[in-house]
Amino acid sequence: MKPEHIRVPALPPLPDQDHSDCRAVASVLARVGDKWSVFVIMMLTDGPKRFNELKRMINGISQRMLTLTLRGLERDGLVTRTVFPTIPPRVDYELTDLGRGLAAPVKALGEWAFAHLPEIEGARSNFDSRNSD
Amino acid sequence: MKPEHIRVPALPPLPDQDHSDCRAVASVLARVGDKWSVFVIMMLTDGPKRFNELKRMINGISQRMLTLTLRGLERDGLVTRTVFPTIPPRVDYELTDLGRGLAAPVKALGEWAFAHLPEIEGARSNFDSRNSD
DNA sequence: CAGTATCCGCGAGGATACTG
DNA sequence: CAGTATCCTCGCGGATACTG
Repeated sequence: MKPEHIRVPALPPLPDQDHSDCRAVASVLARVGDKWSVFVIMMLTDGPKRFNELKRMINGISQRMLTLTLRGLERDGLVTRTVFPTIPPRVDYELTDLGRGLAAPVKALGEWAFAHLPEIEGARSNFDSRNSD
Repeated sequence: MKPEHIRVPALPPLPDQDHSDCRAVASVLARVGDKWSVFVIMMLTDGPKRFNELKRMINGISQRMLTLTLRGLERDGLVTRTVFPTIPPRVDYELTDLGRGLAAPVKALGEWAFAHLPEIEGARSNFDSRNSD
């Protein structure tokens, strides 16, 4: 039996859906929309990185979560893991072609988000003040 | 004090991050990447829908989660909620311009996902069989 | 350095019952 | 019809300690 903390993050069970393309969307968003994957992907867009290098770049991530996130991305074929059998050990993580392909639409979404952040935050505080009674 | 189940889904606390645009990405992905938002947005791309209409279209969603999801989208200015004071009551939900704007990059991501689903699923089963010892 | 191994709290989200 | 009100479960994710 595989211990809990190394088991790759199972994608949440998706609802039975008529439109199977929506399931595909949700399946990818479930991976990419988790707490850390986007950060890792973005950090890897400019070349391969080592484990602790990523850990330092992504402020606040725990070892456990970085391992889990990387395993999940590796499982989906978005990231490769290469071990150099040196002492001390060295492990490089790098985006695959598939991963780089994914990074593009994710980046598009990110640019949309960045461009419309003022509107969204405005709507939020507006909504919150309207409902603060 | 506002009861728990109606309080709009608070976006998860994002890590302190150097690159503030990454926070923006993550902030939107946290909204759009939750379990149901994408389904709701997609269902609303072809015109306004009523509450139970959405509930029927989105197989498996609970009343509670539909309410919460819609409130979250409304809070972010992505969806409007219009109440018709009839008996029985009727409530329409519709994408705002902002929401339609978001739907575009989301759809792009979805199309990428759909196009590369075979590769991803292949990578998954490959990974799983390699690690099934 | 790059992980494993455990323990644990908290909150997302489901099930169910009730209401204007 | 369109929600509220509660209760409860499950698993994400943090903290900490240990290892090849």
